[in-house]
Amino acid sequence: MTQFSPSFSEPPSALQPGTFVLHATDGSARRGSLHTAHGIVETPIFMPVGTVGSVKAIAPDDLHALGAEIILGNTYHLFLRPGDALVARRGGLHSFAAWNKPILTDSGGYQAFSLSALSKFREEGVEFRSHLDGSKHLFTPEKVMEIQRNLGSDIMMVLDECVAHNTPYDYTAKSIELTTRWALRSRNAYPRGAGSNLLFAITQGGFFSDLRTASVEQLAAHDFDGFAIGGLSVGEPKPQMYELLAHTAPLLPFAKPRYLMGVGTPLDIITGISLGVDMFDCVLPTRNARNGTLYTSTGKINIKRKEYAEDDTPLDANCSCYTCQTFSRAYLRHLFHAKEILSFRLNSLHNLTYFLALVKGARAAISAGTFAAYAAHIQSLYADEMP
RNA sequence: GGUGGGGUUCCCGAGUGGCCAAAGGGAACAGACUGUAAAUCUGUCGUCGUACGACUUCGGUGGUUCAAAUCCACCCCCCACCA
Repeated sequence: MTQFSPSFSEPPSALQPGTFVLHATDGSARRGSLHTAHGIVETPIFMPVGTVGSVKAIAPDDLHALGAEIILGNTYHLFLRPGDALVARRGGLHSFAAWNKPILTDSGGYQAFSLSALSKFREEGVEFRSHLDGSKHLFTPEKVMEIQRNLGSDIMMVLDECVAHNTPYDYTAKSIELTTRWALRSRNAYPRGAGSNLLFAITQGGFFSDLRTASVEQLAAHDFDGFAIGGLSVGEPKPQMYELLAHTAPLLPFAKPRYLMGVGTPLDIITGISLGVDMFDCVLPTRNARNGTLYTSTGKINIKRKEYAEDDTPLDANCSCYTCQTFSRAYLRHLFHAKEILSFRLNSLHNLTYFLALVKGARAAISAGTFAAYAAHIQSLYADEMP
């Protein structure tokens, strides 16, 4: 563990938005604080995903109770419905959604990828058809900055091109150049000092380590508030993902927050933290909650299973969430099978609690210099997922 | 008592001579899910076998036929309407 000087590690309660304070390191793992206009994000952090301005099945009071520090919103989805201008007229997404803590907005680059049948990349931007009504739209890097500012995002992401895992070298090589040009256009459209919103660049490079390096080198030279690793966990084998992550994470600027986009499982998050990643987001805890997969201190379980039909024990005896403090596995299984809405809420509440406790534990371990032991423990719970 | 309709694999329900172990849906059982087009999707779902396959099944019994869930006879049960 490396302890930084007190004057550096104990800042005043509110520093300039964008300030990232590193408190400690333990191996490559880092313990930090990212200052934003809506509060401080303690890292490493997991960010629940609230694509359309809502963390599915979970209200802000629950999020506060869970200890969520920052959530995601999505540019593409909120632009199409209800529209960023409408949100702006309501004072921005914080006011509209009654969430007063930080919000990170994704740029829509991922939607262009996942809805690729409806989208087309060109130099100017990405043209796509709405999945809602088929209407045609053009997202330029500049347009995406404008939308995110209208939303009042604390952390804006640049528009990027995310490539699929089987994308050939030549295409990927051209793609990172485009992503870099777009990132610089984004920075130009929103120069530092123009507002309190932070701006993160997204590194790409597909599944070629030299292109990953090149992408980082192209972007790291520029003035962004943080750097993300994009385009991982898009269907590639896990060993390949870990290999690229291990290659890329150390290349990112040391003094800036590092964000691994869209990742991941508890094992992925612990692996990312051990490699020096500070921020994570993933739909897994909420989506899996709705589909019956729940994470516990002894591993993950599928609450649908018959073996829980008469199991009167709590979902996780070591969990302090409302769900675990109040209900039995038998009841949770019943709610799932009965397709009760409450099932979504209780399961989501629990899984988010688990993911947030996971990173909270990591923060404490890094500060205490015991991260390796912590990581080993988590890895033992998910040994079957180890590459 | 009369007339008409009907009884299909756990449930609903299609099937009216061979391409039928029998569509489809549900339930059940299992699995997947990674910057959320996900309250979604996939698999299994008569028995035995990994499989090729074998065997048992469509209210009951008997019959016609090379072949019957499907045709015929009788019987049992259900529903509707009329007396």
